[in-house]
Amino acid sequence: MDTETARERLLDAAATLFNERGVQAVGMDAIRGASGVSLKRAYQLFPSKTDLVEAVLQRRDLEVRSDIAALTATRESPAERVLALFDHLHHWFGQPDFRGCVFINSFGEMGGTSAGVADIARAHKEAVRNRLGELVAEAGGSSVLAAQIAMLADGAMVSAAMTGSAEPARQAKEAARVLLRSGAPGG
Amino acid sequence: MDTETARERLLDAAATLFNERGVQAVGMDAIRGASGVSLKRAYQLFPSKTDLVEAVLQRRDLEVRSDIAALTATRESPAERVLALFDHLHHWFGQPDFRGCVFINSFGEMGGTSAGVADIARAHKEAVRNRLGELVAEAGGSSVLAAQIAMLADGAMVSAAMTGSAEPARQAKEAARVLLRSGAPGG
DNA sequence: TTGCATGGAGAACCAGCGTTCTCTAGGGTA
DNA sequence: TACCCTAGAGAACGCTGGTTCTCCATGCAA
Repeated sequence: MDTETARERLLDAAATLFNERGVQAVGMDAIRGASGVSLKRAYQLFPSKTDLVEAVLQRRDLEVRSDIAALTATRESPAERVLALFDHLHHWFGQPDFRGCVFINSFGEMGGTSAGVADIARAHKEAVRNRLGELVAEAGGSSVLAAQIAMLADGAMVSAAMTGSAEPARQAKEAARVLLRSGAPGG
Repeated sequence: MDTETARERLLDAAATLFNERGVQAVGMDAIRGASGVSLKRAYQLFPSKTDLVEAVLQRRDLEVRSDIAALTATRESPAERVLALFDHLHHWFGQPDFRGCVFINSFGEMGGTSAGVADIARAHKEAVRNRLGELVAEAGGSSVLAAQIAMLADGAMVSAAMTGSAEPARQAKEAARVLLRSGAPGG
């Protein structure tokens, strides 16, 4: 197995297990079992579990941002581009393994003890909020409106994770539509 | 030290430490140190750490619900009663030890491995949403509107915890006001 | 074939945790 | 004073986790 493959398998296995059980409840041995990569190799690629955790979060950050880029590329009006994010959330919430946002979850679990995790989670939410700010601005809305819509999205993730339903995405989308209409004259 | 005092001290110490560091990162020994209650006594009152964790969450559930009751008793119009919740959030977010909602945090940490924690967190959010539903109904709004406002509140908690700012409460309040105006003709 | 580098399986090591046990001190009672 | 009950301090126990080490199999070079 080549280095890049081992790396990917470790990140995939760790991401899946962290999503299911949280970070601290997952041992390196479980990651070895799920990935098929030996502990020796794993520690060559990621010198500590902390490095692996942070790499999982960094990779997920890139994935989410690229999903947003792909999504918004296909819509015509600025407001539609913003609202399309909630369609994406709806699809995500419907996945059988959906258990919430890994940044919200790991910040809640380790934000108080791990500055690295806290920083990555904070930076991710900020990056998403900034991108949303651009989209909202194109629709004629302010950065406060973008922050409000971001809160709707985060709240929908929490609610969907807890209830096991995808419905919060639809409700949040309608709320975002109202806010856009009210706060973004051009939308 | 009498039994009730020991119980309160344990719950206080555990709640503080869980808030700071998460649940799993806090050992029973740290709770003993912070509470001044010996391990022997602690295990007489709470037969396992799981029982203590659940008791902390249950107590916090009652506290939040009674805060909501107290808050809403002092406002006149139904819409003001709903919006007052966000003033309360703003005050809470400004506390130096604020680190987010313990139900969101512990659900993220242990929702996948502890059915007890998941159930309590879910029940708490549902109870708050139901109470909010009554308030919103008095303002002429639907239960969907209540769910949307609840998502704003949860999103504000997440955002405030991550950024360390109380501002999300104000922004969420303004968004809730817009939604109420738009969806609750009488508000 | 011999020597050597690589890498995997799994044991080993050390620390931390939940839980229980031991030992001792104190205080009330006969 | 002698006895007994309670309760606390802290050690002990068993387990798990992160990390490292040992041992062995494999494959390649000379």
